[in-house]
Amino acid sequence: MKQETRKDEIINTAAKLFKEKGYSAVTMRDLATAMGMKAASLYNHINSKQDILKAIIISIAEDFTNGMNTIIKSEASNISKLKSIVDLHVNITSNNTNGMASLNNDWMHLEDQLDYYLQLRNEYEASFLIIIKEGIFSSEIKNSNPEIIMFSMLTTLRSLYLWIPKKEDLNANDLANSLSEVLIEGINN
Amino acid sequence: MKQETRKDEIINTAAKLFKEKGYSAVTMRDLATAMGMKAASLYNHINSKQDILKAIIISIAEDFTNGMNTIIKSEASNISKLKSIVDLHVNITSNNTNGMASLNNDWMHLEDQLDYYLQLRNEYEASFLIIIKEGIFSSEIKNSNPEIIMFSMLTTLRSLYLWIPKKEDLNANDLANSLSEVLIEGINN
DNA sequence: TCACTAAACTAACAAGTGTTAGTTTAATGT
DNA sequence: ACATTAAACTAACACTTGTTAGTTTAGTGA
Repeated sequence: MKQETRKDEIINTAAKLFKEKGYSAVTMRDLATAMGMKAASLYNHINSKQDILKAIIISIAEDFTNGMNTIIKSEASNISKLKSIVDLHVNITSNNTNGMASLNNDWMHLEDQLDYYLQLRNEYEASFLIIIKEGIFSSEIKNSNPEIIMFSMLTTLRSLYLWIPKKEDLNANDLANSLSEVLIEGINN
Repeated sequence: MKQETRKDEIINTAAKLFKEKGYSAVTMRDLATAMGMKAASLYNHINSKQDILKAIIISIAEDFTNGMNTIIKSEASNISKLKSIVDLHVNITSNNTNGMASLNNDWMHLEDQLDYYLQLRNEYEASFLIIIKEGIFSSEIKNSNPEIIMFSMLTTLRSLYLWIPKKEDLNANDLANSLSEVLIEGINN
């Protein structure tokens, strides 16, 4: 863990405010007040409001891409790859719930980096879908509509940022296990 | 179906824009341009930007409350109540995907009606949880963490607005059935 | 024909927006 | 003691925001 710089503090504070009200509704003066300084002072540390959003979203998106690449290259079964995806989401989200909110809700306000973000997201979903389809082909997974399966899993995983902060008693591993169970085995007795 | 008034057109157009960029990022001038008029002219039909948001969100929230009240009063099994909840979400979302986006993403920008909205939401989630807990008690549902089950189902259902517009080939009934299957039976073979 | 009305318009407002320029302050290393 | 630097400040900018006031236009019913 490197020492948190003033810039990091600003980005983390911004992520928290963006989570509460969204990127567009948070002003540089709001952010400055939360940091205990004046708006103009922020610019000693960051280049623009847009740069803050970029810093928050792109690094997380790249974490997902790297994680998915490792999973898809592994030799595990497709079901266990899905469990690894659940772990990946739980871990990344646990480490940065506020940033995950921006990634989910404010990606469309990216400017220069919007195309890059969308490319990462499309590739991620394509990999996810491949794993599901191969799992169906090998009879590990029920022969349902693969896109419905992905949609159902992915939306749950993408919403973890809303839920993890409410459950501080539950550690990341326990949550990932329970969630895998529900998502994969269903709830019917 | 009543004739769509000019006010309705404005609200529907606003919902579409809010879905794309969020409430805060859409200006009255954006909305006016999309309507083919000047911003000031909007005020012949609506009272304020905030009133548009209120009109979009509150009516949908009340639809959910009414639907849930009907379900919870019924004599059906708990599993079939859950299926009815899936139907409820699929139906409401199919009829108003744009509005659902605002309900999901912009509820925090409600002003006067924020407390009322939160009350409706809390009651809805409480009812949902009761059904799951009774289902566990009667052994219809696996003895997993009821909140994880609700979280998983509800986040999937809340995200339907993103997904339904991409799948116009799939009708509401088929989607509801497939989704119930995946959510309730799981995906493991 | 005339009054009424729905629905658009132009012009303007006060407040708030992100950002820049230039300055001050306090701590650090030589 | 002095130069340097990080990090705050004040003041201001050009522009955008939601909204209001008053006016014009075109269609409707008496």
